[in-house]
Amino acid sequence: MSTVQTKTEVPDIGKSLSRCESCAVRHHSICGVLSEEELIHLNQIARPRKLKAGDVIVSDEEPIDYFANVVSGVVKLSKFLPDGRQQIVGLLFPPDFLGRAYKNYSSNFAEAATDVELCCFQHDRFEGMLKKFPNLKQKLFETTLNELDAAREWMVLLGRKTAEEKVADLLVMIAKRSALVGCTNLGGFVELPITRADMADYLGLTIETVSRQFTRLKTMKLINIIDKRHIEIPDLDALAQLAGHEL
Amino acid sequence: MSTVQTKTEVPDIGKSLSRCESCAVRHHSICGVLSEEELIHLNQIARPRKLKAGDVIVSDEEPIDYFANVVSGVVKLSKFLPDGRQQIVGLLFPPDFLGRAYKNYSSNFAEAATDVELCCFQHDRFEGMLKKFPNLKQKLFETTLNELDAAREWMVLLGRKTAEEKVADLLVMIAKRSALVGCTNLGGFVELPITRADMADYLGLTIETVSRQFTRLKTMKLINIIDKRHIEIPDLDALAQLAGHEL
DNA sequence: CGCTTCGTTGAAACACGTCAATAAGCGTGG
DNA sequence: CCACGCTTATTGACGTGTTTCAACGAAGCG
Repeated sequence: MSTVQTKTEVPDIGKSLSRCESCAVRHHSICGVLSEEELIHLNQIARPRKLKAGDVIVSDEEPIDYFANVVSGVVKLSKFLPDGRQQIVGLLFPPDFLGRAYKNYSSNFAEAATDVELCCFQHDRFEGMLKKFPNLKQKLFETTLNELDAAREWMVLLGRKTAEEKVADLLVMIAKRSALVGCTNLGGFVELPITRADMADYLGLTIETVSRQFTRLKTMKLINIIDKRHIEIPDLDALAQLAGHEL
Repeated sequence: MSTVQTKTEVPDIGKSLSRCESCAVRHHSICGVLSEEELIHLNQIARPRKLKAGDVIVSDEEPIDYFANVVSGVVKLSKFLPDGRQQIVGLLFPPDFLGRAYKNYSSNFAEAATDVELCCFQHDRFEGMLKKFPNLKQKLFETTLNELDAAREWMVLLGRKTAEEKVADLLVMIAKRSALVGCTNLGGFVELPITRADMADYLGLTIETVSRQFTRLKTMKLINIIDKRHIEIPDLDALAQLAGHEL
């Protein structure tokens, strides 16, 4: 990403894959289904973008400029009530996809939870790609179905789980997602990419309750708190069971 | 639906549209995007099915036999925690679509909330249709995206709304969906297709709390309770505003 | 006419929220 | 370097919205 920052409109075709070849999520993102040939086309409309924690990506109820792959960092999708109450409805880790096809405005507020690297595709051009490459569209469809499953799983958490179960579940989720990215090995140290406030907004709790559950899990020896942004999970299965997962 | 109950494998092509032509949801379900010609093919794999309230349609974590359009009645999709706690993650009204493509087992428990009429499509054959008819697939994709939006909207309700707002929101939702089906006109009498227990499981509350909020909304003159299954909403906008909708 | 299901209502318990104080970390500027 | 302000997180005391437990009534059904 860092080597190619130019904004020349038509990159040299011969070198046009260089950006993707070095991409951290080349084989795991939606790009994974594309042949080298197809990837050249997508690469031509791809633009890297770096964001700092807190930067707004797309605002609520506003026209969508672009779709994007999350290359590094974490993006939060949230919704608001008129009086300001907030609910995070999705956390995007690499190599997740950001965007809502077939709609010209966004239904969520998207914000960088950490420093973030995106690989952006201009809206209309990307939808053109969807028309041209059926397997890309198919992949996006299946991705959407998985997101729907995940959202419904989260509904169970929000509606029926206790604060303790909620926090445990979130930590398990973060541990597993981090392990996928490769930052961490399972069962070891886990970096918490989001603040307590974000956790609260994701779990439908307050900051204070989240904090209390942290110390509670600590006294139960289910986690060790290294510092504000790092914990250790000695037994992931035990934590998962507490979170209400089967087995 | 009631006229054709035969199970002959290959219906007379010349008459094969008779079932769809009289279908209540022909133009509003996913079938709406199909030409008459395409519809003939789909019709050949369609089988009507009637269910009584409480009947199980597909069990959790079990192979999926079929997809279906909801023709009449209401279907509930729910999930369970190991100890039996339940969360309803979706209510399907006509002309909603039931099923999860590209996965051979169901992630939800589907049950008839009322007496239900379905129009069923055998699993493999329907996925074959998706391959053959791109516009059907496109329609299903967009349907899925809308479901995802709706699920995330519901996450806000589950995580951040009060019991009062939750019940108000549910009633507004039911009123609007019922109006679409045509059973009711907006602002008038509304039939409640589900029990208090189902409402509780949909809202992440207990039966008692739901009941208390009903009487609360009644004293606030926002609803009139006709009987257990019927209410009147004198001012839908007022109720919607209480539920936390903008404007 | 019992039996069961469904809904309402009350009293008490409790999980979580609210309010408030404190501490740690961090960048900025004198 | 320390002082200062700001943000983030923890902890305690207290308040409250929702759950729990229990009793009761109404409707449907064999």
